[in-house]
Amino acid sequence: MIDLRLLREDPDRFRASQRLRGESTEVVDELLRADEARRSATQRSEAIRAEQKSLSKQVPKASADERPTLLARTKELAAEVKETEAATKAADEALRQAHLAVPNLVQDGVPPGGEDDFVVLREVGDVPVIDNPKDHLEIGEALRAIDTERGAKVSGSRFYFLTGVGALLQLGLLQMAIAQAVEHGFTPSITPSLVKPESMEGTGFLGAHASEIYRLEADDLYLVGTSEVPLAAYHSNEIIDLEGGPERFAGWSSCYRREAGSYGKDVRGILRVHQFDKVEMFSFCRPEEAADEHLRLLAMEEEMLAKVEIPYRVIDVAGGDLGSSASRKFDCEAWVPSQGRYREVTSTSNCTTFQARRLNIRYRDADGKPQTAATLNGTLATTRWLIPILENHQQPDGSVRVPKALQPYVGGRDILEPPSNHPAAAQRSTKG
RNA sequence: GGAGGGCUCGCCUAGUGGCCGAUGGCGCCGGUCUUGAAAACCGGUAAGGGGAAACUCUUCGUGGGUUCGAAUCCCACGCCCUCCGCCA
Repeated sequence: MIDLRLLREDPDRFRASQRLRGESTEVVDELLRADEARRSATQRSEAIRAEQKSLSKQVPKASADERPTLLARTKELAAEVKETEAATKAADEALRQAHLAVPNLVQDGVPPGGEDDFVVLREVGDVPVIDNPKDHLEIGEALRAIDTERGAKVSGSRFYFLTGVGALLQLGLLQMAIAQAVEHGFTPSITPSLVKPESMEGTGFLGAHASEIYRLEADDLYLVGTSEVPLAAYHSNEIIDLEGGPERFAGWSSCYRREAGSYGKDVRGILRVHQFDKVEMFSFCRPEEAADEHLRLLAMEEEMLAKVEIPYRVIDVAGGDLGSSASRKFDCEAWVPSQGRYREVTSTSNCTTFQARRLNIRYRDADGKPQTAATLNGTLATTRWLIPILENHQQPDGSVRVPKALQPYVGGRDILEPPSNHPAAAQRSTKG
């Protein structure tokens, strides 16, 4: 939700922001009208309510002959109060709807345009020269690390098993992400994967992307698509202490996405799946600290990418491709040799006060006054990272080199190789 | 799944129809005292909306209802806790 005061002061800024997103300015004008309508409805009902209250107070003090006229008048007022309060309530609801329809104010400097109009901020690392690169699924199957066939058998398409070194690699990667987060003062967190409707709604995921979300009807709970949801809702309806600077979390969770409407897109392997694991950063800070915090989250992501030794580029996402909560978004895209292009592996958004206003997350400013906090999020590592790791570090013999920083997290291995014997055979032999 | 208890201001708590936007404690802020701090004492301290301001309205889990008037009475719902059952 945007700041209504700011809207009243400077509506043109919001219209300009809408144009930069390539969206209609009508929602802004609609909100202005709804705001005006609600204020006049409020004033009317307040005046009548004030009169009712003051007359009501006189009732017990009134003499026996004054009382009947007084009661007649207060009765009349009671009916009027009912009427005007209903009008106010309707105006409130209309305002709320109009308010929800306006996306966050885009930050200055965001490139205009749509999905393809991002600006590349930098390219880091050298793209490896690999003859006939195998793709991650071919490598993963040879290593007995990724099994999409059985994933489909057991759960359906876009599900997979990670087994053996595949499982170790993911656990090691996420473990390394947590270790880095802790080193930088983030609070490691394991978050609920199921949340109540208000948590999902408060974080803004029930709007345009509602169809992306799994819902458990019997319990009226939602499966989260990212731990951003429980982390953001963690402080909902609280006044938090930001005296000592931003409050930072690194949440580890499984993430669930229906991927409705993406059929036929990126079906192969584990690029686009219904369930994956992720370590997500989340910060609460003062609005004036948000832009710096955003760069800090980006730096965290780049530090991780450097550790896994993957070439990548950083893009400044264009206005038309920002989510409704984001004022600015930076993505890191990793080089994927089999596709000969960069693919998104991280995304960090500065939501300024937009998300916190909806979730009612505040802090006290220097004067002790409650103010709406800012929230930011960013990816530290996900299952998808296995793709560029496997592909960029593939060796001609089918093995995969493990980047040095990651080695301690995968049992000291410097190379991933297929198991020497079949797991089932190994099991038989150990059972004797 | 069954039974019971609870939900009031940052936290804890008092309050069973008008004197209640609401008691007290803790915490926090300011002051007195002190070289400084602590203690003690005094004062202040919920949030949100509207208004240029005076001021005013809303909020005692949520939504309805009764009443001139509801934290307080009635109905429904939500959430939390405890116990029993079941169980990874």
